[in-house]
Amino acid sequence: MLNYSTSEENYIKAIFHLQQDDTPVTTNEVAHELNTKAASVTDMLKKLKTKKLLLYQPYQGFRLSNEGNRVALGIIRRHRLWEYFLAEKLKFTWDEVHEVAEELEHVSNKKLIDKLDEFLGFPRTDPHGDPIPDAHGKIEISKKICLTALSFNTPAKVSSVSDQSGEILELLKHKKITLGVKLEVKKKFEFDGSMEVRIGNQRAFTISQQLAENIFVTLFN
Amino acid sequence: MLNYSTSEENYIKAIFHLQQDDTPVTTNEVAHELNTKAASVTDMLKKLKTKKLLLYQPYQGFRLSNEGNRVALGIIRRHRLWEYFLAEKLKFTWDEVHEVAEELEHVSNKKLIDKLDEFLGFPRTDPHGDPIPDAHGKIEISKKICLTALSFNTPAKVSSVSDQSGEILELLKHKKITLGVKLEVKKKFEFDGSMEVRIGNQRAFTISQQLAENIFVTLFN
DNA sequence: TATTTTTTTTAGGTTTGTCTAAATTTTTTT
DNA sequence: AAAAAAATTTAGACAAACCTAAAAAAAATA
Repeated sequence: MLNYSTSEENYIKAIFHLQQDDTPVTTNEVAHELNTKAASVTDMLKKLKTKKLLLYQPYQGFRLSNEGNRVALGIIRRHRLWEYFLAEKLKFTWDEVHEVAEELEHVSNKKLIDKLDEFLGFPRTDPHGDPIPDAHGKIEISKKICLTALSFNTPAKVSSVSDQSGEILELLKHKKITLGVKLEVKKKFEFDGSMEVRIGNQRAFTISQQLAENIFVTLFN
Repeated sequence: MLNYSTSEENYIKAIFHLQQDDTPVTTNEVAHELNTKAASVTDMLKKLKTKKLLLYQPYQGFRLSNEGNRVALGIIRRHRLWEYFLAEKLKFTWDEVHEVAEELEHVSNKKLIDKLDEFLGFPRTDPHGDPIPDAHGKIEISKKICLTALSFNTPAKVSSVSDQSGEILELLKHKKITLGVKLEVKKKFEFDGSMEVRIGNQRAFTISQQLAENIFVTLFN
């Protein structure tokens, strides 16, 4: 169980997230994600390759090795457990937890994380609805789709919300859209991309395209 | 409220601790404390001086400026709050908390620490009995003296224990010496430095010089 | 297919924090 | 007080992680 620098961990995590949609990861994508330059990314790619965390040939794209994925899941586990702790125990709001967890996630003492997990009651998802890997790196993969891609009249459960900006929280609160809520899309308007959605059996209401793009749902089986 | 690197923070903290006994701090002491070389210490001293955290003239010793002390107390606050959290909430043992807190202390988000403080119920001391500075950097200074320096038949309260090694815990547990316990010294033996101490009104028992050197007490007023 | 554009990599430089070895200053000993 | 010893600082290097500018490769376009 080797230790990796904060910088290495940030690259591993970014590559992990970018490769989720199965399209090959590019140098520029990583640079953009980490607010750094392409040349810096190339340097790190070489380093991660020599550490056998990355499968990489110059100019030919790259992806994490099995070991790289294992390391990434460890980082994500730490991140999401801290997010849960911050929201649940310290009463941080939904939108504040990510930034603080970005720092805490790099403290990589295994016993700390396993005891934290236990203290929190082995939570399954973080405050954004994303699943938390267990101590062995196992993670529940639920096929999340964006609300904009949900078919009409198909009930689905709100499973996560991207929290790029803090303001989204206020709006979701107002619309009473929370994690786990069952909803379906009734209508879409080409003109502005807005849509009418209905929560449970309540009256349908309108949400903007911008909002819909930030809400993710999972289908019921 | 500037931010300092992990390395800078470690130097500030080490200097703070070394200057407590009012003897001037030396380059070699810091090097030894941080397991580094004297030349590296000199480099950092210059840097801390330009940042106005340190009063320093080459070859003439040094000490933290007011601002340096303020920063040090912030680091110590974080360290001790995390120690309390680890012991109290995550059920780490006394001797395990220091090492983990060494890592957590460098996460310097003020809101995180103040909310953690609140969550923990504003504890006054860490698991070793050392006082925790409050959000304004105020710290209760209790004149701790080593058990070896305590006069005969003078009741005093066990206020802290240095935890260099983990094994001390087992022995303290066996002898039922815990923080806050009231004890007095009845006899000392020149031959091996051992002493007889009595807890409350129980029967006196013997402790070795090594153990006594690691136990600190405060006098009652 | 040849040319242009975009992406990626290389080359060389910077900063932070470390090191060793040598030089300097201070302290101790004779 | 001079010599020896110890402590401290300087000089010069190195690794990690970043950068800019230029070169090379791949992709897009004419």
